[in-house]
Amino acid sequence: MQRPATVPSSPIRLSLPQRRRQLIDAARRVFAERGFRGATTRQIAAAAGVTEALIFQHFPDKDALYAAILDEQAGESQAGHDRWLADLEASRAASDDEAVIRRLYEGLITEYQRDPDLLRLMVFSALEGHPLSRHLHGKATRLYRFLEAFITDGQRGGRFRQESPALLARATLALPVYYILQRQLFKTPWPAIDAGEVIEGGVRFTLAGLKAEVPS
Amino acid sequence: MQRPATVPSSPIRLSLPQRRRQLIDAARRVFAERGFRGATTRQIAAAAGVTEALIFQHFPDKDALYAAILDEQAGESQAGHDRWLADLEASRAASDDEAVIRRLYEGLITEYQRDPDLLRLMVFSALEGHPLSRHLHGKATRLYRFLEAFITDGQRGGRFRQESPALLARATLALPVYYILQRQLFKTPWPAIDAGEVIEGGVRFTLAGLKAEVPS
DNA sequence: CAAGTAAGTTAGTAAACACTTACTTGCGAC
DNA sequence: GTCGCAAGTAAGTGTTTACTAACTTACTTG
Repeated sequence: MQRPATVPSSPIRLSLPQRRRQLIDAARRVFAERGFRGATTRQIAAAAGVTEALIFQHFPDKDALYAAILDEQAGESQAGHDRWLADLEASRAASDDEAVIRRLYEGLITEYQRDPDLLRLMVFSALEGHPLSRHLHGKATRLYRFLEAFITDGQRGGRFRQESPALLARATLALPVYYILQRQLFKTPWPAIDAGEVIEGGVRFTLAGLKAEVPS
Repeated sequence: MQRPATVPSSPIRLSLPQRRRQLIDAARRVFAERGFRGATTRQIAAAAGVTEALIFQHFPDKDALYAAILDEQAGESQAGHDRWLADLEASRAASDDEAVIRRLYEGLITEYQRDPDLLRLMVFSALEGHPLSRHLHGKATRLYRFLEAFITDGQRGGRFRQESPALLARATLALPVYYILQRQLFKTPWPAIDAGEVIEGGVRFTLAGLKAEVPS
């Protein structure tokens, strides 16, 4: 006796908020992998283990699903970002230059390493002109303001070289951003240099680049 | 008396190589703007001012059109890249550290500023997993090999700090790459810092980061 | 100037796309 | 238990996609 050909295996039923959360998570992965245009509602449904129609019972259209991801991102990460900036501000108030740079690097690198989809989501968003990149833009602006104040401070105290603070701020941010991009976007497999090493060596490099030459 | 409703205005006829070149140019712009998946053959045809069908008389399919762009890119830019690396090698042979870094920065920034589509093409390629990014990868590998040799040199000569050459090479490349990305991808409109300034200030910053502290 | 051919177009095709309608099924309240 | 409803699906809709087949027009060569 054979088992019946069709084992309908009744679908898993979730409560509205549970399913919504699951759909957002699945969509986030697929959007990160293929971009907004490249991701199809069929793929998202498959990733969530449901049929396409269910997506449209939770979200009016594909744009709304993307917007929901954006909202979660904005709300959820804002708190962490604020705490991070406060932390940096504290190290600056204590005039601990090395701590400022180290926490800056640690914060950036660990955030993007904890959430591997984040960078792809951001870069796709920038390329496709979707508003998620505006969110990144807002965070970057606040970070720049902090860094320029930090550098101007150091210059007034005679610890940092006289050079455009805008430039030095960029130079300071460049290394961790470049490391993340290379690691997660371009996936260059080679000279395997791990995050801790980049942070330690990067801090030394950056401080040397910022420091004023001691008068002899 | 009205003019006839249909003014067929016979289509412009080009020779095969001319049309092929024009199609590649149009496709390059559209692929850079929307990515491979995002660009439609209709848009490319419109950008070239022809009908879709003509595209498929020159290229068997959309992938072949993309591959043609890749080939042109590889062949065309390889010569310039070789000359650039030879130039860097000459400055290194002359033990002119500052010239090495300056030419490195000038070369990178001017290449991507002369061809604004290049970066978007590369980044889309990396995100979508198309082989154009492998080409970038090859160029980057050669550049890294040069930079690590350059840095090891400086370390043996006592001019550069004792630190992992792989790390210092990354730190050196980070600033110009970051500048280009910020400028062309994320389009941050603000502190308008022009290329010349980044090169000048960046060279000073990077040299300071590389230099060994003079023993007192 | 006719004939052959290269360059382009028109008008399709099937598949994939975002999204809809109408139906089925499981679960909690009484 | 059964009734009401929320959760889910099956089977579509029209549109857009990459790509094709068959036709038309202009240039060239004898």
